[in-house]
Amino acid sequence: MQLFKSQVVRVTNSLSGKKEVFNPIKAGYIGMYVCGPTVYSNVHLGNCRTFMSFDMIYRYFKHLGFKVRYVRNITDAGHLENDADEGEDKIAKKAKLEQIEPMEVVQRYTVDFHNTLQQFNFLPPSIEPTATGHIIEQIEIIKDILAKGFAYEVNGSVYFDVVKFNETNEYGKLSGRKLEDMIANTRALAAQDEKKNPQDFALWKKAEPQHIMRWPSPWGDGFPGWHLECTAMSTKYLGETFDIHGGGMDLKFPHHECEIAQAEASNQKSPVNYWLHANMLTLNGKKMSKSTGNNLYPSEIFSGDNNLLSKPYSPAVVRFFMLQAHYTSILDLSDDALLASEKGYSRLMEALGNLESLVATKKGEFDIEAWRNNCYKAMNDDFNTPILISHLFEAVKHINLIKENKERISESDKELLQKTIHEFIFDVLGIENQSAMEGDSNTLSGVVELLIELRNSARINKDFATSDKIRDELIALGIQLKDGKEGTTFSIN
RNA sequence: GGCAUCGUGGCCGAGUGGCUAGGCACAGCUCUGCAAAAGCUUGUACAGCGGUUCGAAUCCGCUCGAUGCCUCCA
Repeated sequence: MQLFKSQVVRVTNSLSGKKEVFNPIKAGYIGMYVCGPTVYSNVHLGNCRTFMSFDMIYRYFKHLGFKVRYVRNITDAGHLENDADEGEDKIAKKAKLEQIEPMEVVQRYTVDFHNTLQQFNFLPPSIEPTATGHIIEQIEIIKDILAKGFAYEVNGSVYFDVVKFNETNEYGKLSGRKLEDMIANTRALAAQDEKKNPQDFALWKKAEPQHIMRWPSPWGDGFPGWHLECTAMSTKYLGETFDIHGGGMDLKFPHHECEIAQAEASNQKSPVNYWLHANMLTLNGKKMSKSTGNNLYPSEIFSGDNNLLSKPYSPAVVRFFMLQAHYTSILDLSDDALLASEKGYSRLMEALGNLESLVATKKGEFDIEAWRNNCYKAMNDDFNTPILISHLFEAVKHINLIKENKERISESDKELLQKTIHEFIFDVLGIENQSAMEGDSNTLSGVVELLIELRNSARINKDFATSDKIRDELIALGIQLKDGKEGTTFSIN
C-alpha cells in the first residue's frame, strides 16, 4: 500500500513561515530528526506534548506507506548551564548534588523517559543516538569548521564565529532575526568573556579540573558545546541534507539556528528542507518549564497525586486531549478541559465497541467513501488532528443511529468504516482503548451480566426498588448500565 | 528594549474573504416504570476602533490584553 502516491501532505515550514507541499528528497523515503530530551530530570508533560506531536506525524507518514527513518537523540552530555558558571554542565551538576555518577543520572532519567513515552503509546524511533556516543563525530565537525575559518580557538575552547558566518550566509533566517539587531540589543557585559562577540557560541568547551564529564580533543580535555550533537547525529544518520527536522518551539532560537550555521559552515548547504516546530503546552496560562517549576509530571496526572486536577486521568485521555488541539497552537491544560476530553474519549470508545456489533443490511445514508476522504484531507492539511477527530465524531453519530435502527449500513460499507476508523484512531492517532483493555477478559463482566439479569427480572415484576438499587449501586462503583432496544449493556469507567 | 505569535459562543478548541468544525456543559424533545445512555433541536461567537470590499471573525492599520524567544529549556 503506497498511499503517499495519492495523498499530498502540506506542512508548515518554519523556514518559510508558510504551508508547503511536502516533497521528500527520495520518493517514498523520509528522513526525520527530532531533538530529544536532556536526561537530567524526569520528563514533564510539556516535553511529552512535543514528542507526541512528532509521534503522530511519524505514524501518519508510516500509514501513508513512507519508509521513515526517525532519529530522536538523547542528550546525555549536558548543555551548559550558563556562560557565567565556568561551563559546568547540567548532568555533572546534578550528579554532584546527588553524589552519584553522571551516567547514573543519565540512566535513571533515560529509563523514566522511555517508561513515560511507553505509557502514552509512543512508537520508538528508528534510531535513538546519544551525544556521548558521538564525541568523535562532533570533534571531526569542529575540525572541519575550524579549517573553513568559521571558528576560532581560545584557551582550549572553540567558538563559532557568527559574524564571520553572517558575511557569507544568513544567520537568523529560521527565527526571523537579523544579526545587526541582535548586536544592537546586546547588553554590555561579560567583560571576561573569551568570545569575540556575544552571539558566538561554543563548539567545544575546556573542562575545568573538577569537571567530571570530559573527553580528550585536539584542544585539550573538554566537552562538546550546546548545539553540536544534533548536527553530528543528524548528519551521520540522515545525511548532509534531509527532509524534516522537528522540535519544540523554544528550540527555534538559538538551538536550531546554530544547527543550521554549523551545518552550512561545514557542508556549504542547508541541512534541512522542512523545519517543523511544535508549540508549547501551558499550565495556568504559562509555559511549562523545568526551571520555573511550573510543570506537571505525567505520573502525577495518572495517579491524581497533584493539587491542580480533581481526579486522575489515563494516558489515553491525556493523549486524546492533546491531539484535540493542533500541534502548532499553544494548548492550555486545565481540569475542565481534561474532563471534557475524557467524556468525549469515552463516547468515541463506546461507539467503537458498538461498531463491531452493528447489523449490516443495505446501503445507508452515510457516505463512507466521502467521509474517509475527509479524514485524509484533514491529516494532509498539516496534520490537522482536531479536524480529523471532528470527523471521527461524525462517524460516531452515524454508528449510534445505525445501532438504533434509524439508519442502515451495507456489509462492505461497514467493513470500510471499521478499517478506516481503526486505522485513524489506533494507527495514526495512537489512541488506545483502555476500557477494552481492562474489562471483558476478567470475571467482572460475568458478575455484571448476572446483576443485569437480576435487575431485568425485578423490572418485569415491577419491583423497581430492587432494580433501581442494582443500577444505583453499580453506578456508584463506576459501572454504568445502558438500556437499549436490544437489551442492556454496560461500561466501566 | 528587540523579534514573533495569539486574543473565537459558559469552557476547550478548529477554521479562514460569503455556504457559521468538533468535544464538553446547559435547555427542550424522543426513548424509558423513573433515570442513565443514545438520537434530534436550539445557541448567529470571533478583544476594541477604523479602513479595503458588493460582503470580513478571516485582508490592512491602530489601540488594548496575553504569551513565547532574545540565557539551559520540548
